[in-house]
Amino acid sequence: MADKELRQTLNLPETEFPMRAGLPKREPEWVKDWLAEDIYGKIRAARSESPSFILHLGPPYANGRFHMGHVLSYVLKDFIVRSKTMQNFNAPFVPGWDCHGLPIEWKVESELREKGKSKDDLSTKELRKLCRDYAGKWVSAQKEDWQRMGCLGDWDEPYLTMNPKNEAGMVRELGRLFNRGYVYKGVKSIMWSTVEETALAEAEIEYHDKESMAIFVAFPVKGTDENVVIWTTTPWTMPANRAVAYGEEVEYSLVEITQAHEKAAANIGAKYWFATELLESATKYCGIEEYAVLKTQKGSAFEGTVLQHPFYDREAPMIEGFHVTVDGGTGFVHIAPAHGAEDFQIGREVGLELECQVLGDGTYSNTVADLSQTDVALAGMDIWKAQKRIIEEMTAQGALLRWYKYSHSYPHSWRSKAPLIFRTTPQWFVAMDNDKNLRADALKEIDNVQWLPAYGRNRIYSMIEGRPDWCISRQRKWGVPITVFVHKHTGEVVNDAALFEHIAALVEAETIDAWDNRIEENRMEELFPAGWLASKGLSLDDLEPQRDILDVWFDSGTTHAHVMRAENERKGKESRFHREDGKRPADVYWEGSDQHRGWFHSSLLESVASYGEAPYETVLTHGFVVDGKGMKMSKSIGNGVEPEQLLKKYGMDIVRLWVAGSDYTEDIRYSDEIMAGISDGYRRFRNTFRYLLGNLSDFDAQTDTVPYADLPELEKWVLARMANVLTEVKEAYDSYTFHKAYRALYNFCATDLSNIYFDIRKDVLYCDAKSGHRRRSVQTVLMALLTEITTHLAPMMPFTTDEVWKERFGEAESVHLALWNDVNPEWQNEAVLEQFTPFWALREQVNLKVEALRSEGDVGSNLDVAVTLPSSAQDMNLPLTELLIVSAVSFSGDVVQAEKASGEKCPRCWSHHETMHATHTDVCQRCGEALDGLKAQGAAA
RNA sequence: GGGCUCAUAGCUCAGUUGGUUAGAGCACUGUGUUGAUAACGCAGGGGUCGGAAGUUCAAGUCUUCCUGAGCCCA
Repeated sequence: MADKELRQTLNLPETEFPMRAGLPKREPEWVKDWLAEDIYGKIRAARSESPSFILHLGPPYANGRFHMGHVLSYVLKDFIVRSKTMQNFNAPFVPGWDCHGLPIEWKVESELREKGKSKDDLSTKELRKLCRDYAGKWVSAQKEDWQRMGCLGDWDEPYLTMNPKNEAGMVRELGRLFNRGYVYKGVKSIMWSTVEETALAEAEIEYHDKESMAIFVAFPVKGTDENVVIWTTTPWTMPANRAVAYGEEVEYSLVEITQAHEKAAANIGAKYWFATELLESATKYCGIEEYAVLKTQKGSAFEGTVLQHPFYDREAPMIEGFHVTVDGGTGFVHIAPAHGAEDFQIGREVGLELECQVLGDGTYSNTVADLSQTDVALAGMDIWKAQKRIIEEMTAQGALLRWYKYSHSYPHSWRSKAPLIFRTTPQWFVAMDNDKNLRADALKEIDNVQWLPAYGRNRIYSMIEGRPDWCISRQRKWGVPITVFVHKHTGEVVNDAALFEHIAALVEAETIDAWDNRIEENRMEELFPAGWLASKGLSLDDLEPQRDILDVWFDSGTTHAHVMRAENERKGKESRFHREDGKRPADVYWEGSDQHRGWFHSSLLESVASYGEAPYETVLTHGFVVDGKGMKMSKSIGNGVEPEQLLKKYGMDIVRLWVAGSDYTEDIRYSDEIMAGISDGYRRFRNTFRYLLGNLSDFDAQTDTVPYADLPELEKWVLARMANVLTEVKEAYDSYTFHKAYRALYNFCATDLSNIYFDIRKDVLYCDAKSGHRRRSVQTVLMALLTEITTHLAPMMPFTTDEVWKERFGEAESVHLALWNDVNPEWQNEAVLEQFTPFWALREQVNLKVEALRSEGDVGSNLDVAVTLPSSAQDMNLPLTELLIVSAVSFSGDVVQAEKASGEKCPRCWSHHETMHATHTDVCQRCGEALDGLKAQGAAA
């Protein structure tokens, strides 16, 4: 028989499964198919009776397309949802979006400005409509991005913080916090943007270098000829000066000027106080060239000293300042309680005037006095523009010793990039330390939560421990209103649970506009339940509705309370969830480690205040995507990547493998080099699948499966290995260490299968009779491998594994509806693993000998080799000829020897034989039998 | 400036409570095969564990300092 004909008699792999994946093109089609088939809905239906597992999502902000950070975060979440689902948990995933807040309002305003309009031209309702549409547009775009990533989720019923139902949930939570005694109205010096005209959250502040005007100012000491010198970088706060602080332990010196630079403002003979340590630097700045030290004293000696304001006719007491340092300046600190956090704190403690005379737009109010020497009216003037006038006034008054430009790190608005100021304003707060002891309760609750990695516990603990009261109010439009009334005369907050619920119901029906519309349209009485006002003895005219809105961290911090209904909800509690398949606390919250100060933090405070417990049982955190060198990705450096590029270049399954292979507890690196490695890894999996599919093309599991007891040793060995690997993989998934699962599966495919098992079994698969027992045994194992590897890889590689599944089981099937099998106890065979242990050492020695033979040019493949093994090798009781893939094995002596095989090479199976088949004389015995089998089959057909 | 965290072969990762010549896979080099072929087999080279000092009989593994990086805060 000619070689070509012989080749026809082999059982070569047959499959349509392409070697090249073509992921970028095909994945979008598969996404469409999954949506059309409603895979998510089918899973929900199938798991409706299963125990639930809730991963609750922290809502992304509905602005812009997804970036690499989103990809990392949502792929990881999908690993959990899918792996839990395949372990028969009911693990719904409800996508959500954070829709309110400044960034969107700002964007809408700037779009208005481009059209030549102003936000003042619009009613609250109209402005919000634009914001709502804007957010909605990005929700749609991001939903597409999300689906494209192959993530499982309830895309038809996501939660949006701007959904009326969720907005109502926030109002209800606000009501609970009010009624439980956590919320108070106070004043506070807080970071304020004069451009956006709002208080800013911590997260909304960025630090950049700013050039300020630094000044040295002399305050005359009342009743003496001495002066105390302060240094500040905010001349605009001088009109608000109410005191000067000294450091209790700091040593100060009084100096008399004996020589000064000709341009210096200081006069010969003038006397100034400076901190001793800063004497040299401060006098130099002020152009004081020589001086005499008259006396020194400790700061505490200034107690009771009264100073004269440098340009107003009022006094400024000297007080002790805990924050005074001698790092720079003069050692004396100018105190303007309306314009600084420490200033405010000190001012309140000693009873200074706290009133803020700077308006929200950054101009002085009309209560600010004029500058008398230079005759300038500050009222109505922009504070930044006024600085020069104030300096001129102080110069005229002889109080200014020096001014110069000074560059330093200064807070700016993250949106407008405008420099921020401290301003004392009325705000609403959640109290951390009042009689409700929120801080103590929250700290206690932290230890009832599992933090992964463990250091997350300390991280959030120290943040909760050190944070100030939570300022929940914002002076903006796009957000949930603080739906309370303040009594015009008593200043008391007027509300109760019934009133809150009444308003919440209105919001649920009409969105947050329900509040503002009624106020703006003079229908305020509708905000009250019938008879409510009368029952309290109040009239509408007594009440001032609040127009502030809630901090967006309050929105997302309450999602635990209104997104998913607890299945184990205690009776008697009001139903507050818009879904029926959730539970509370959630099993897992999982976001980037920045959320220790963000969402984990606000959710914890809100939940503890409202329900007395944390909203989550486990909090996982992941790192950030950085470049190949570990550096943050940034536009200016140009080291970033866009998800879109990756989808085009590699496809999502490869991006998902990149995530799977990385240890997310640290920052994870992205580079072309890394992706090249991942792509190779993907190909290894793909080829493994292709080999499995190809060699199973003629296998019918129903009829051809061989019982475990009848399998050869090698098959039992592979199954034992797989059982161990699968156990390891399940443990890895359960502990959220996905890269261990990935690695275990990958190494199994690369070493146990590709290097060993597949290589050895090619002979049987190709050359044995098609339905021979040995071949069916191998196929039985291949079938198990295909099933187990595919299902256990499915959470990581949903596209490719489904492609494999459909290739094997038909287009109507989906791996994502499958469950993970329990590890078959029959496969767990330690004895067979032990039986093979000595074989691996032997194999290595044989390979070395064969390799030496090969390098001499005598042989090519192992089948050209015959080996002599130590006699002891017989004890293994294994079919060594096939396991070593050689033509012959003999036993003698105690070392391994290899030589070119003698006998005739069978042209069908390429192994060498001394005797050939009796009738098919050109081929070996085994191949001849296979040919007979084919002939018989042909005759039967 | 402060808090938390990280730093092992070119890459991604392992390295229990400190204890023999620091591991894996990939990549690389050589080579074989051409019946998994833009695939597969075999063999080989390559780290002294970011740097320095210290504790110890012994340190990648403990301490301190330094350098670099990330997150958060000021």
